[in-house]
Amino acid sequence: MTAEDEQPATPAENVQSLETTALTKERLAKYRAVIESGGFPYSFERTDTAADLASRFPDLGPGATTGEVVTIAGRLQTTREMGKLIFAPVVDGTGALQLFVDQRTLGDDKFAAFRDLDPGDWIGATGEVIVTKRGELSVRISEFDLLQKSLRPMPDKWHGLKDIEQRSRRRYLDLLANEDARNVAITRARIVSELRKQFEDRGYVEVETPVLLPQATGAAARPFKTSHSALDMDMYLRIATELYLKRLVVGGIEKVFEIGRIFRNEGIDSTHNPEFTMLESYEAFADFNDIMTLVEDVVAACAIVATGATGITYDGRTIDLAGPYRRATMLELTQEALGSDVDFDTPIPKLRSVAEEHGIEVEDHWGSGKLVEALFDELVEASLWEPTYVTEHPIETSPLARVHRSKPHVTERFELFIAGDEYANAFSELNDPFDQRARFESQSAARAAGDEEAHTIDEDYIRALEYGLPPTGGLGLGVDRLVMLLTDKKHIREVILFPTMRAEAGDES
RNA sequence: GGGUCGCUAGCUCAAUUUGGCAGAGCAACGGACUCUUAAUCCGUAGGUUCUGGGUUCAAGUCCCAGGCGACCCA
Repeated sequence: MTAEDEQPATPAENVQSLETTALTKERLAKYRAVIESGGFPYSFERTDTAADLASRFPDLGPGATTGEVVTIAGRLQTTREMGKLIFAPVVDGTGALQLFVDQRTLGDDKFAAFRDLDPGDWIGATGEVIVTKRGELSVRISEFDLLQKSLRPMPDKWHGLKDIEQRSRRRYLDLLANEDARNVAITRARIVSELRKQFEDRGYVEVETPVLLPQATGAAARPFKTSHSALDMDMYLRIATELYLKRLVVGGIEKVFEIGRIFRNEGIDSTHNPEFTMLESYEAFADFNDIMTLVEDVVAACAIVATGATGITYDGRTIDLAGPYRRATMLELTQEALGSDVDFDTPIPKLRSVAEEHGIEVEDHWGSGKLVEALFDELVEASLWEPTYVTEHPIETSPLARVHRSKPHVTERFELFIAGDEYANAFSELNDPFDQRARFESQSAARAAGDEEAHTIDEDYIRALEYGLPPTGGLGLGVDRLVMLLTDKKHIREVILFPTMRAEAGDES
């Protein structure tokens, strides 16, 4: 870390607040006593986890003893004291296990020391595996060590931590207090692992393309801008991995994918975080029909990993994620919703007035394709509950997709909608360098006309196409959205461990 | 950007309707209890009611401005 970007250090302030708060003063005193008498251990050897013991001793009756001595470690929860006997649950990474702490076994001094522990302390303990009279698997301890003191009080043991902002800012407390938060984190990991497995099993090669770029290309979005000091140049964080992955197909990696962090400089709401995770894949010799089959298989596999079945519940309603999914063109869905026969040949003034009738704020530079898509967004999108492939997007709004083999105006593209939200976007990739240049140029014109999100021209990408991109089917899949769907979460913040947040008051500068 | 709601003890929340001593549970502290499971029981302590103005004998409560957050809409 260099001097100029050094964060302000405030350890003194922290200690001060611990010293002045009644709830933490005593913990701090106990902490200092340990430091003065030799400090905390650097490591600890346990023989078993909570889950180990639960599976090793599944069927013991009340009052059973085993003669088996084990050592476990974890975070102490709130204890239940019964005079010369204490019941003390300890939580480790696998679950909870009860310590049976009785004065006769532990001895007077150690028993008194145990009573000095606080909820949240990390401890290690050794003793015999027993079952209490009430049938709870426990360890009757003969030794224990304080591994690290917890200086701050734990969240409410029953209500947990509810405030969504605190849960996001202090995710460690959310994870400590709320089992659901842990489950979501674990399920997310399983889903990502399954995605990787699905693509690897199909022969796709996983790669990493640059995050830091001289130019952000491959999607319609405003990028984050930064700068490189040594090169003395502006740089941008990527808004897609698309054009780099297709360069790799040009280079002969016929099946390629990346699960990567994407950055878009836009607002934050229940489905948007400025940094999010997208899976993009490209397969030579495939078209958008092949990708539809791929997506159905992959989504269904993830559903099984996350929930055990392809029939899931989201927001109180059921969804069947087993393929094949319904397919319908953007135009027919829009016509159906409108109850009229507008199409891409409808004169622009007419389309514009239809759009305005539906409350859409039309911009001057919009052509018929953008107008139809805006009507679709407004009238259809939110109503698509069951998985639906919306196909044949207009050329105007799909600058990287190949023109439909048999229809003018539209591309070989689809988006997957589930529960009213978009989950995937895919197309037969545009591989004609001349057409690609023309598309970039019309994007450039839109940008000049005021569309800040229009694509910029990537000259080197066109050069790559000139060397030859085979017919290719490509996919972008929103990983956060998929995790939300499969964990029944309505807010993207619930599935991202550390979502983007405003600097906390008093934390900035 | 607009609208609605919220901000009270470490945590979860009352008290706001109708202005009148700022409360409970958990956590903490002291005590009782050798089979608890949100243990129970007795006792103690804990507050810049988001901030700043205003009205009033009196403001957590009413008014104005601001901050932060949640939800809905654009």
